[in-house]
Amino acid sequence: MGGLAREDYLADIYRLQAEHPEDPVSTGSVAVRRGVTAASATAMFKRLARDELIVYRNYSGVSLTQAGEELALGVVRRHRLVERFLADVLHIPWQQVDAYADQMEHALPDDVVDRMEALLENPYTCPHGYPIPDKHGRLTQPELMLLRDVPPGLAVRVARVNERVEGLLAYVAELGLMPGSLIRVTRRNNVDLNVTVEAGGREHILGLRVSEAIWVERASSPDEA
Amino acid sequence: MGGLAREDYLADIYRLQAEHPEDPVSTGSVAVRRGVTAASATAMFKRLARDELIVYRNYSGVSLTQAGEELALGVVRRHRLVERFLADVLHIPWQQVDAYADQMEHALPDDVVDRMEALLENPYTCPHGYPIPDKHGRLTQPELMLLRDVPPGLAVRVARVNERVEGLLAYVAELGLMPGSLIRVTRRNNVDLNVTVEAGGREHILGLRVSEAIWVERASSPDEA
DNA sequence: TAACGGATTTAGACACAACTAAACTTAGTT
DNA sequence: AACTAAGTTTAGTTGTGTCTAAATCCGTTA
Repeated sequence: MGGLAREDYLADIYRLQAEHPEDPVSTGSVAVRRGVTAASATAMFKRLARDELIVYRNYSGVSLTQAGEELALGVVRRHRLVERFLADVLHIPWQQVDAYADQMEHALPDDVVDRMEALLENPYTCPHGYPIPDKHGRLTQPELMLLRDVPPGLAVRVARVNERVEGLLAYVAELGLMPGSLIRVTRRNNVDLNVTVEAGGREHILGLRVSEAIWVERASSPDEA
Repeated sequence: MGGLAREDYLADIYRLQAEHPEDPVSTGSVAVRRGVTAASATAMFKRLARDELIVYRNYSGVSLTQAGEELALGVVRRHRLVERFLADVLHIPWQQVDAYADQMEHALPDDVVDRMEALLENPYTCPHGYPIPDKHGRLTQPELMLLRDVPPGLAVRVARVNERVEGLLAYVAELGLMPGSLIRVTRRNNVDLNVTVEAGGREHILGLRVSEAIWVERASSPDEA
C-alpha cells in the first residue's frame, strides 16, 4: 500500500506555497527541495494529479487540492510535533530535529503523535517557532513581522527562525536569539541593511541574510487574547 | 536508497530462528509472519542472498549470515527499545506497543534510539520481557523456564510473555501475571496439563496455551550476580 | 519575429516489492 | 517404486519511485 514519498511531496508543495503565496509551485522548486531530478518530480506530479491531490497542468506548476492540503497538513503536524518532542523530551539540539523529524514523520501512528502532543501539553509551535496544525488541520497564524522590518527602538520577542537557512540555527542559539527571547532593535543601517539588536545585555549586528530569516512579535502587548 | 522491507525480513528470520533453533527457517514461515505470499518471500530471499545477508538454497530454507544477523539485531534492538519507550514514556497499553513499534522501527535515527535508551536508563528487556540487544548487538539471555514446566510449590517471577499469542497480553494483564509479578505454582494437572497459580492473592487455572507462552525465573535466588 | 537558453516534459530504463497462476520439488503414503 | 499433496519456485504483471538522455515549451532578448 501506501504513499511514502507522495506525502513528502505534498508537504513540500505546501511549504513552498506558504513561502511564496503569490505564484504557483514550480516543478524545479519541488525537485530541488526534495533532492530529485525535475523528471522525477514531473512523474510524481502525474501520480498525485491522477489521485486528485494536486492540480497540475503542463509547464504551469502545481497547487494542492482540498484533499491534498489535508494530507499535507497532517504531515506538517506530525513533523512539527515530532520536532518539539525530540527537542523537549529527548533533548536533541534544535539544529538536528528537522532532519530527524523528516526521517520519522511517516512511520508514526496517529495515536503515538496524539500522545506526544498530550505529553507536551499541546504546544503551539515547533522549536523553530512554526505553528503546529491541530488534529483537524486547523492552523492559527499569529501576526509576525520580519526582524528586517522592525523600526529602531522597538522591543520585540523572537517568534520564529527559518530552519532551512544553512548554519542559522546554531548561530542564533549562540547569540541568544531563540524563539521566546526578548530583544530590542537599536539601529538600522539603510545602506548595508544591517540591523543592530540588543539581546541578553549584548549587542549584535545582523546582516540581511539573518534579519530576513527571523520573525518577531511585539513584546508583551498588555492584556490581549 | 535503503532497505525498508529487507530489514523486516531479516528481523523476522532472526526471530523465527530463535523460536526454533533446530531447523532452518522455511519460506512459508517467513511468508506467514510477514503477511505476504510465498512467492514474494522467495523473491526477497534472492535479493538478500545476493547481498550476502542470508544463505539461501532452493527448497532448503534460509539462515542469516554474520552481516545479516548484525542488521537483524539492530532492528530487534530498535523494536524492543521503542516498545519500552511507548509503554513507559507515552503510556501506551502493552497490547499495542508491538504493532506500533513495527511501524516505527525503521524510521528512527540511531541517535534517537540511543537517547531513548538513555532516558529509559538502559532497560534490559522490552515490556513483554524479551531482552534488548546493546549497541553492538550483544544480548544477554537469562536462564528462564516455561511456566508449563514449573514444579508445584515453587515460587517464581514472571519474566516473559509471548507477545504474538492472540489475546494473551490483555488476559495476562487482567490476571496480574505481567513480567515482574511474583507467583506460586500450586498444582499441576498431568491429564489436561492445566497449571494452577497463585498471583496477588488470587488463584488462576491456566491452560496449556497460556502456560506455554509464559517464561519465569526462580524468584529472588539469594545474592547472585 | 525569430532564435536562444533555461525550465519542463517525454521516453526508456532500472530496482524494489508485491501479486496470481503455473510449474516444479520433496517428502510421505499407498 | 509410483503417486500425491504440501510447500516452493518460476514466469509474467503491476505500481512506486528513481534515473539519464532526448525532445519540447516559453519568455526574453536580439
